[in-house]
Amino acid sequence: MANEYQLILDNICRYISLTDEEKQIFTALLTRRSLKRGEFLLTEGMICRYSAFVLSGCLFGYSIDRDAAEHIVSFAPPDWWIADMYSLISQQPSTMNIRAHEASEILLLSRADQEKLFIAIPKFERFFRILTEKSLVANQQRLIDNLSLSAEERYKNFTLRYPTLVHHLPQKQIAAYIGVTPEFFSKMKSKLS
Amino acid sequence: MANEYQLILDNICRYISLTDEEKQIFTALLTRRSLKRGEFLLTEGMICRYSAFVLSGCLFGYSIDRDAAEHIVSFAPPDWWIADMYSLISQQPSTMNIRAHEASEILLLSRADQEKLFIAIPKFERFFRILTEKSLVANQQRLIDNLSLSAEERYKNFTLRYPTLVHHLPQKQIAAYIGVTPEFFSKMKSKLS
DNA sequence: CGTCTATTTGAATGTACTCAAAAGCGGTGG
DNA sequence: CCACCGCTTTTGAGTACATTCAAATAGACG
Repeated sequence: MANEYQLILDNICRYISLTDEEKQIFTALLTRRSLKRGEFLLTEGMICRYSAFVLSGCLFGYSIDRDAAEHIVSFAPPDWWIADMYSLISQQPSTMNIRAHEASEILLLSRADQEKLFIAIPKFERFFRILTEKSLVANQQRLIDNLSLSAEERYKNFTLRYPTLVHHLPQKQIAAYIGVTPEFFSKMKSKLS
Repeated sequence: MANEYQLILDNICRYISLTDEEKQIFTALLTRRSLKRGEFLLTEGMICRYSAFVLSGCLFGYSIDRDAAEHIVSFAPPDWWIADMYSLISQQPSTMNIRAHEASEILLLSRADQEKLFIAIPKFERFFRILTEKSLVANQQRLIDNLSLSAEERYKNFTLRYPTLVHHLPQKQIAAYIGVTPEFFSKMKSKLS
């Protein structure tokens, strides 16, 4: 098994076990792709046909509201999956954008191949069920945090959850994740020191 | 097949098809339970061992923050599933409460039986994957709405998404769902007419 | 090196919250 | 079936957290 698949296979084998043959069937479905800094994987209006797994770099998914403000739905550092789930499962035009924050290497699995995989190797259905359950839990917690915590506390949470990202991302994006304006974020940060 | 299972079987068969035998295996795992108005199905600190499917009445899941404010994570009218996903999948103490808003009839499926079902009839793994995917999408949209819409717009969204609930729920709970105080909600409503 | 974007800072504003008190309403028990 | 009690809703005044707009500064990339 080539090492370029090591990361994704380890990711999957945290929840299910695979034979070498199954690993081969799976990796044969993957397409590797490089993204330049700032390059889009998905733009609003496109139909999302792939789940992406990040090997290196960092992607993020965000939507733009009517006031042109960006709201970040998820960050995807290495070893994370990202997609616009709404568009992926409904095959309707996406309301999100997915973009590389820096030069990144990703593996793509098309929804069509994923569906085939579910039939061929039902364990993958299990894997993605578990993955989705975990996303849902994280998302619900984030929703509660947004409803009950102050911007300052949400920022502290963020630094705990994504310690690496804090130093690599522009402040603007952290602000867009925790749900404040860049101006307010700047003031908040200076007050904290 | 007894009609008391009609609703849940129809719910499931929207995404997978089942033979009569599979239906029987599944329904044999369900426990029926009645809840009185205001009764708790789950309280903070308990471990969530069941997914609940609502036959009649209405449940809701909510968490209480340090200022004793309630935040509603989900409503479950008839034909909906509800559980504390975090506690259910991690088997850690719950941070949520689940409660009946009015007298309700529910069917319970234990996590242990659910796991067995996934092995015995892999189609159920598919069903719950799809269900979880849909919850995730709804949750992400709600998060974005909370970040980008005013309280007034979130309320309008709510009335469109849950037209029935609007008239059956106390305002306090709608306020706790859209993320405003009951006082502000009241002022907002009077301003809208 | 120059340009473009991100960050900082300040002043004015607004949306939503807190606290308090009165009014309304519904469920429960007598 | 009515009356009471407790909870929900309303209303008002004062406040706070976060936004908007504007302008200056700093930083990053080509």
